[in-house]
Amino acid sequence: MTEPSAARPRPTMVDVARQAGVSHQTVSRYLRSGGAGLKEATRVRVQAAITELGYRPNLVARSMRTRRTGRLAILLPGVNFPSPNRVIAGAVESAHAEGYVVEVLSLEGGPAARAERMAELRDSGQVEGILALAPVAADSGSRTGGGPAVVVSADYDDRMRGLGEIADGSAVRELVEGLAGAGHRRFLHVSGPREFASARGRRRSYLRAVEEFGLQSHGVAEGDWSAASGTEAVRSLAPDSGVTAVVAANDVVAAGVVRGAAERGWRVPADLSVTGWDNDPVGACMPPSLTTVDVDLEALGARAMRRLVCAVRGTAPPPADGPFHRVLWRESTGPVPSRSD
Amino acid sequence: MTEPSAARPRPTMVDVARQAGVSHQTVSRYLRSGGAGLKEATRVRVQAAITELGYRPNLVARSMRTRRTGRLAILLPGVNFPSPNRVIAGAVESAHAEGYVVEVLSLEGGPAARAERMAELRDSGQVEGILALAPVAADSGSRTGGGPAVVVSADYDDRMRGLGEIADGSAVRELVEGLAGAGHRRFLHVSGPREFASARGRRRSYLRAVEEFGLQSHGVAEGDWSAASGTEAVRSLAPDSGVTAVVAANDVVAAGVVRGAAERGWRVPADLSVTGWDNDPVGACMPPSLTTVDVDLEALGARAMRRLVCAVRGTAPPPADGPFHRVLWRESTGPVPSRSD
DNA sequence: AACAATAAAGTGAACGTTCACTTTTTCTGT
DNA sequence: ACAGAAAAAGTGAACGTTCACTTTATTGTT
Repeated sequence: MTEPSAARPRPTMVDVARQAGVSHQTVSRYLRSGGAGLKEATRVRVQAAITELGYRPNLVARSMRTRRTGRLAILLPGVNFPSPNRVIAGAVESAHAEGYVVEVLSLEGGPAARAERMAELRDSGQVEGILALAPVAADSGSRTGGGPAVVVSADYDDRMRGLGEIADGSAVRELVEGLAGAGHRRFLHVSGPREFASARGRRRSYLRAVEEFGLQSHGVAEGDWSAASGTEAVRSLAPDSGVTAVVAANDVVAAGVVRGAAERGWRVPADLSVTGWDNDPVGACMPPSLTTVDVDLEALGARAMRRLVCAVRGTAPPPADGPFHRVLWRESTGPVPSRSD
Repeated sequence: MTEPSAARPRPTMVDVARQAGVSHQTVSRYLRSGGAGLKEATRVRVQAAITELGYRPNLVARSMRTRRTGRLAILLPGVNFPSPNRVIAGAVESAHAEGYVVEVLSLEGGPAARAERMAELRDSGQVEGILALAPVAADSGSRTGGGPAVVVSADYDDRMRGLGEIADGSAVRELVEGLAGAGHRRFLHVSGPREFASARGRRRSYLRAVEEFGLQSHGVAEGDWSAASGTEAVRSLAPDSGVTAVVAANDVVAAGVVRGAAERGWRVPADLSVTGWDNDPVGACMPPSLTTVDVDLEALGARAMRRLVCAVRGTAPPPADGPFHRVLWRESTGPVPSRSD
């Protein structure tokens, strides 16, 4: 028991050493290797002194000396963009599993400002690696001259590297193929905002698939990830458009499409097939349950983080894995309606 | 232009000082105050040296000396619990607005292990404040002897302090009141898992409201946040139960309830009214759109973080604000069906 | 029992910054 | 032109750890 003095400064390694009757370096050794190479008696004395004083090492001082912080950073775009929470969750968990702590920060301002902020972080000595989920011009793909490693994996940037899979829209091809197999010939795509690479990826895959399978596209309705944009797209469909299948940018938009169809008296899927994206839990059981694409965003984030950890440690990058996309056929899609008009 | 030597060490303040022909302290002053109190000529020389050498301060060394890191931590429960992403997003944004960087880490293991980990973090000197979204026994509510400030705000712990609002279920009372006003007399609640304080809060509010308004509860069906649990609750309802309104723990469960009702040939809301929680975007436009409670989780997170920042700075805590809950009446609720049985 | 070999512990410096002082320079008023 | 004050810049130590060496204690061998 030590007296609880008002603002007693935290004990340092030297205090512990004095208490234990050893040198500070012995304490350091004890902390570092857990007592290997120390005589049993010494080990006990040091441990006793540590518990007695309630000592805990100052990690900032350690970092200063070792230049290792055990800390990685995730760079996010500014507040205007919705953060890919599930990706972050997967990345954070993966980093923890490797013994790293993760720091989350967002990059505000224009390209120049963000580049500057990134450089500051990089040279601050505070992090060993950076996972950029925001678009930054990483002058150096991985590590440059001993600085921290950087892995860029922006969702909505054209210059994607590393983890473009977040924006991979190739599963749309599978959706279109399946619908074509069910007899559909004329399609509509309700897209997401152009500034999102994921939205662009899905749009591109849609257009390619339509062409590849020799189908017709009634066009692409510009959406904004909202249900309203899906509803509006159906509302503005000409009665004789001939569209029997709608590929929506995500489940929310798809739900809007279903609502728009109901407004016009079209049944889903009897009159119109609708697909979404994201495997939203509500979409999974609403009437009709939405055909969708399940994306394992946590796995994507975890893999990006594993890559970063490998880059930091200088080991070989992990082997490619996946796939992370899975098409789930449900009630909102069905065979093409028999021609009645 | 300096020659790009292979692994040239990062320049330090002393290097800059030498280059500018001043003392290191002058450089420090320049960096700290932006040049106030320096002669114009000196300022220019220092700035020139900095850009010439590409110098950037080592923040770890600075932290070591100043004991300030500009860094706050958010403590999350382990991977088994879904992270309250929106709360984190709000908290992170709020911290950034105050000039802090946020570090996210999860607390694994049993109570003892997490308490230990928390103590380590607290004494590591790496953070100035800790926002605990995981249950930890914070021996000291705020700051103790100059250590970092701590704000505990666990969602699923009984010993909630500070930010219990995340688990505030009082809006359920408003739901029940509204349904009672529409003539409903016999209710069912499909709850969330008991280990979540939010689930317990809603259950408690439900039971209280039923009693307060002199209504009948057919009981509480134990759910697990899943749609399946909602569907199952309806399936196992006796034909003569008399239940006309179901208060589900969240929108996913509510969607399951709607599905279960459809299975039994009950229309929503004509035969059964259903309420959810969370204002899920898909639930907002599925047929029928779900009556729900919108919770501004970002605002809750932001407020918790503001409290922490105030505690760190030793200023007065922000005034209470809110409310953060809003009932949204939509298509899934309606008047009680006229007795036909 | 004496010597070498090895294990255990100690010593002082260094990491890059800021703090607390001291010294030098510049300005002001008569 | 000079004393005094104020502004500008400099000096050395300190933050708490680990690194690179050196010294002391312990063990094994013949």
